[in-house]
Amino acid sequence: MADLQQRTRFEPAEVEPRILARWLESGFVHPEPAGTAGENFSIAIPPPNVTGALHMGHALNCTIQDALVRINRMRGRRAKWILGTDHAGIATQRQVEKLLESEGTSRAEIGREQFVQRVWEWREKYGGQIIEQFKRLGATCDYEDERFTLDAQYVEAVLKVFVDLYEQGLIYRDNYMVNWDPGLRSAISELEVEEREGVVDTLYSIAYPLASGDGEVVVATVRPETMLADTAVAVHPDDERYALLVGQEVVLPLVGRRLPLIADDYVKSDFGTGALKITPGHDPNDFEIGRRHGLDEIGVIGEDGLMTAAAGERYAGLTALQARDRVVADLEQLEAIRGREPYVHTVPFSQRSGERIEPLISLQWFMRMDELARPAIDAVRCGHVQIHPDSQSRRYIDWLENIRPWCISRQLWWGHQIPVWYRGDETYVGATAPEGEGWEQDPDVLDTWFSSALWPFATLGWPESTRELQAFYPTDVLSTGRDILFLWVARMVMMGLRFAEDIPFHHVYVHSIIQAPDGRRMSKSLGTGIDPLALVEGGPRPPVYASSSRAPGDFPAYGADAVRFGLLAMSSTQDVRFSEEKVQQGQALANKLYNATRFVVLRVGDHAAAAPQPRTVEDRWILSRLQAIKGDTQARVDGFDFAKAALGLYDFIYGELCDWYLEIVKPRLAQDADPDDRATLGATLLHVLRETLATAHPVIPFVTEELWGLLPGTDGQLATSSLPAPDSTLSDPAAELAMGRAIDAVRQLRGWRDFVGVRPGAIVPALLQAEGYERTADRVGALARFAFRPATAAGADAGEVATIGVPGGSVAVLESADVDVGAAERRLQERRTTLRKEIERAQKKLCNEGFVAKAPAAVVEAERVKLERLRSELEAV
RNA sequence: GGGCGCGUAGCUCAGUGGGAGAGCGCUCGCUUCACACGCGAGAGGUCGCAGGUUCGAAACCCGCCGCGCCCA
Repeated sequence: MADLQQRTRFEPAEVEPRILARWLESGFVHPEPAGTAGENFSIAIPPPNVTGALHMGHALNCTIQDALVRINRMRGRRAKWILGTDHAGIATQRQVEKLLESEGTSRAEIGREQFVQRVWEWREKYGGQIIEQFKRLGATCDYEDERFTLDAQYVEAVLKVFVDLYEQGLIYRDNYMVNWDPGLRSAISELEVEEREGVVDTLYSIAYPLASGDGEVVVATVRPETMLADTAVAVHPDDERYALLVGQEVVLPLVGRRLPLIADDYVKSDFGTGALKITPGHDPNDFEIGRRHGLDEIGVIGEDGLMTAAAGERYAGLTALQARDRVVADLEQLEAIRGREPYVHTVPFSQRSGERIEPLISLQWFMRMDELARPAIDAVRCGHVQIHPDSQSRRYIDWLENIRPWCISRQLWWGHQIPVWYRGDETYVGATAPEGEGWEQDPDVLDTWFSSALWPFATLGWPESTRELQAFYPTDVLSTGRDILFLWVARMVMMGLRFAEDIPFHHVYVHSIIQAPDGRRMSKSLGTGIDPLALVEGGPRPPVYASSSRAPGDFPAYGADAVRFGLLAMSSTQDVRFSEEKVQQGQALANKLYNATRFVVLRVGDHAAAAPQPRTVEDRWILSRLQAIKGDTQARVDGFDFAKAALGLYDFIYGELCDWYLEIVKPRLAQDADPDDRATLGATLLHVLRETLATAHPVIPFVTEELWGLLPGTDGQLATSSLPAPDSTLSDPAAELAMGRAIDAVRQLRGWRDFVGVRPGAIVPALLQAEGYERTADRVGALARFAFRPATAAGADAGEVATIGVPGGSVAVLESADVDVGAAERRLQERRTTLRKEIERAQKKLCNEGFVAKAPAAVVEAERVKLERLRSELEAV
């Protein structure tokens, strides 16, 4: 932006890459590990999947974290934004499997060692592009110190935690019900399970004869094939229909096994016949019931999705679906089917493979969580870890109070292989392989969340006692979406307390989820997602983002500042819909700031030094308002109220600074104006602008950095400059009062002009007959284009053609060619009507005994003052 | 089934006891010498519905309707 004179628009596409390069070159993103975590500021980024591409959630979270990091860096704290990526077991493995498929080979064919090698190669080539995208948003992560959850040092931390927890008895191997993904042939975590609503199945009613031969019990199921694994029938303990039967046995058709009839609260009496077949081997709820009642757990569906030998010769080897058909047919033969009806319900599917989850029991590694959960609950209860908004604390605590063992093994090849070796009946657990021949390592890897749980301290070098750990742990803030509060945040608290001997962060900020304009989630497959960089640099606008004013097509290149501003302005404590208008507002703000700076720089000249040197009421006013916006913005960012921070800056810059202050002082900058005043005004303008840029920097870093460089007398980068604190000696309530009144008066006068149809350029002669304008009358006149004549004793009233009410009195309009007297009269009538109505209202209120007696005195007094004001205005007009 | 949240201007959202707000959109006016990504002025709302508490409710309480999310 060399030619300030000519360029009237801020051009982010030209400016932002240049500024970014300068930031990265200067190296401030990497703080030296010195001092204590209490003095320093740190945030650990939620590590994006190494396969990841930037989505709106990343962009929002990036902006939030960057605003926090920047504001604290400007406070002079060593600010470290811990950066890295997650190896993301399943997602990454799938990517490479797909690649192999396209090459006509497969994971099984090339073998484990080769495969893992290929994943590393893939990661080298494609991994971490998301980090480049973070840069484009202006995120000042510590790019010089990037971590990966499979770095050697990180692996060491993971293995140590596993071994320690094993030795402490918290990690164990057990047969347990897992979410089995038949497509991946692995257990998957709850996070990767998607509940699909509206799945239509057939609900079969099947008769199980009583062993006594005396009747039957009818049960309902959508999965008849699982009956082969039934080990009980359950009813509700209060269900009178079955009260006498509990304790008896039924005979399982096709199999002949005798099943006890048990009573359990879980059963809903009003569903079907009130009797529930219990299949502990293939249903999570039945599994729980089974464990409560000590039932056998039979598995008839194998990990390959085929029926096992336990299903019996007739069914073994069939797929579950084939088995279902055969079971139904066989039951029909027995005349055991009592009914079938369509049944709509919710069914778990794997997000990864898209296949229906097959709940089954398998031998897995588990982690006992109750002992770890207790201190993590206390940390939040006592406020050591504060969750914002606070409503999320309860979700966190509820979840931890009802926590279950965590299945930490995954049947994958990409990840931290479980550090357990087997030889015959022997088991060895240790960070390195045992001595001796014939040991074989457990083939499974750990759930990705196991390693993520160590993120805030493993990235800083734990288990070594490093300088980094000293300087940056615990971190200050963790910012994340609600969806991983349990899967990640809670686990980090547990692991941090257990292993790093302190909470991992003081504050957790749970940010909004940004939805598509139609309220659906943003998703590639739905066509509702947008690439944040398409907003920054221009790119496709999907159809759902079109509106009456916006055709589908391409987004203009709004720039990173606009996107950051827009995202923060949109954000809230709840989910919000994406609004392009807010991004546009950010763009407008950047442009406004640019032009305001241009104006000041071109008028003030290079020699001026920035300093607050107020001479007039408007100078005192803007300095006073500046103190307010500095304080408000800092408090809002610190309080995680990012929307108010962003919009507050907009209001100050657009409204108070540009619309009012710059407009008012324009005449004082004219060529023929008083040079002394010009000089002090220049100093004040520069001061206000500098502090405004610094205050806005954490939200819109690029434009503020660029403009900082254009201001005379600045040296160094804004990003590493100090944040200006509010100066109470510059707060001036009297100036705010006077200017507030003046602004209201200008609005009244402009509204009147418009209504009466005064020619836009015309200067209206008038008398200002109002109090409180001693210091502002000429400003009001200039902005509203009124020429206030001194009130002469005689002859003045003669020419009065209209009266306009303003705070503190009125303006008497004198006769002139530009004023349509008839319109003015209509305007006056309108105003009188409004005033009478309002007076009536106020009177009524004050006559209300209840109000006068019970409302706070200040409120009553305010009402009286208001009534007085209205009356005097009515009198004046 | 349990829990949490939401319903305010055409759209996206602020406002959480004392005269309904912002941005965008819309209408009218303005080549006002920083900015037409601009300036100025307007129109537009029975604050989901029905009760209650209160001198006073968009806000607090109860119920209903609609929408969303989480857990089961």
